[in-house]
Amino acid sequence: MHAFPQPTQNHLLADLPAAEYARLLPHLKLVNMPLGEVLYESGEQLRYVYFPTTSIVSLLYVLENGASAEIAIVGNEGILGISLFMGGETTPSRAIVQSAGFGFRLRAKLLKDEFDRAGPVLHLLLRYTQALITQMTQTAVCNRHHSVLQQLSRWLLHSVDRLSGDSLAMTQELIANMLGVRREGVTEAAGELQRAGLIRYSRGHIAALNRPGLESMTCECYRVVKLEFDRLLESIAPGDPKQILGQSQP
Amino acid sequence: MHAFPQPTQNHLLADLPAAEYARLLPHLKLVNMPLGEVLYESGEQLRYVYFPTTSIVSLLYVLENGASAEIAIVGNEGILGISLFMGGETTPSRAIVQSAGFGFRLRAKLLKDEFDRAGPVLHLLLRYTQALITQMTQTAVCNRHHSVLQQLSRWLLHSVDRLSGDSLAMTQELIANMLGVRREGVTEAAGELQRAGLIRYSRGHIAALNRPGLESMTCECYRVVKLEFDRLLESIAPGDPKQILGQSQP
DNA sequence: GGCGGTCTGTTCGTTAGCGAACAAATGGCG
DNA sequence: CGCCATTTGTTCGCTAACGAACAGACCGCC
Repeated sequence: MHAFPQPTQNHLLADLPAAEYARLLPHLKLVNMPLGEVLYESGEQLRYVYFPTTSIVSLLYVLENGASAEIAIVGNEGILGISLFMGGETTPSRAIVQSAGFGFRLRAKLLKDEFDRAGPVLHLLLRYTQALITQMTQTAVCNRHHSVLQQLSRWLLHSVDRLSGDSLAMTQELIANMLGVRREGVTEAAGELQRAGLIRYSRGHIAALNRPGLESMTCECYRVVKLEFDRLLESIAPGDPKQILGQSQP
Repeated sequence: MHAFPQPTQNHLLADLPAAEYARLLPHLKLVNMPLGEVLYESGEQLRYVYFPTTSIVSLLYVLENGASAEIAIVGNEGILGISLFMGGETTPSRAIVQSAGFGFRLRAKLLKDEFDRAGPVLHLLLRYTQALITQMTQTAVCNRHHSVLQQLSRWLLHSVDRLSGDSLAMTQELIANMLGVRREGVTEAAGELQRAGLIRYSRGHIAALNRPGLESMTCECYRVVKLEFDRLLESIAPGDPKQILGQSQP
């Protein structure tokens, strides 16, 4: 079903100009990313950056009492380790593999050097970072104002957008950890979505059956984030056919 | 009580190397920032960036139904308009003056040019942006897990940190808008803080009487954000006595 | 000095989500 | 094939926050 993993399955890498891609390619190492693997721990120095291709990674803040809250989702549209080029070297959050798959990693120093050339790589990474910021802020908004059902729908859509298929392997317990809600709350919401025929799941496997239907259940937050990714990273919007919005206006 | 406003009251400007500061100084225009003024509207092209000195500005997301949620607070430690140099030109949020005061503004193009020199200004702005990201993500966490009382305490501390004094002019109604909660919830929480002797307020004026006490009421979120600002922007930590790490020590 | 509008305080019923406890189903593995 | 750990379903009381409605307090202004 899946072709052998290629770096260009990651949309940021695919969007690099040829020269930059050629420079980085020899140093990109294919890595397997099993479910639950922790790529970065809060406060830890980054040694590598990661470009997921068929995996999804969550940025998670873990509270002192052990509870957690997801801050953002990173998949084949993005990169893990932005604090490297932002200058902070680390962040107070954890990066944990949410859906097993492959990715490519690159030594931190190499990315930093490329960034410091202040060329197209810098601008691409900063545009991605701004899109990520929108995802984060919309998470804050959603946490404040929307129901578990809406948040679950949003989360599912964002997740499947960042994969090739329409299904992913996650227990309700894990989803609850991501959203920072109770497992029972997820069970209830997921049951409702299933009864409505929008999803199907069993023992750790969830499939989105009806995306438009899911979109109608979710809040504006999903749309805002999706539009912002599309706008900022046009050709590399996850799951979207390439639409060129370039220099010319209608 | 207040000296005539100086650009160096803004900690980012104060932290610029002499050459860069000298280049920008002639173009910095002192502006009055009255309560409620909207600096940027969601989706709007930025014409200026702003460096607050004695004002505080909130980044607010306004929902389709009119409700709102604060995403971050920017004061004398920061800059408004990061999407300019991040490359997106705009964001889906609104910037609104939360506490009246002064600031300096700069034409967007000039900042962009300075940023594109890829020198110290770029690195300083990116470090600030990372600190801002932490503020945003911690807002998401706090919205998910903490009580109105804790959030109000956190909000007050962050606000007074970004001003010179210990008091600010805000009605409970406005604070409720910022936090995205009911006004009654703020009244109740504020009453509790006042009975505990930690704050004093009346008709739109709030004073923090006991910061350590407030810190003990709030959640880890306040501390995480403050530490991250200190770490990333050492000498320009808001509210801290200025410590010169540069040319000369006391 | 009193009037009116703004701001704060309080109440009451309602609701979403929590925490705990337990039951049922399912699938992998011996 | 059957057992058992994992996953999902359901229940019950509880609490924080909501929404609406209204009362009181305070300030500025005429």
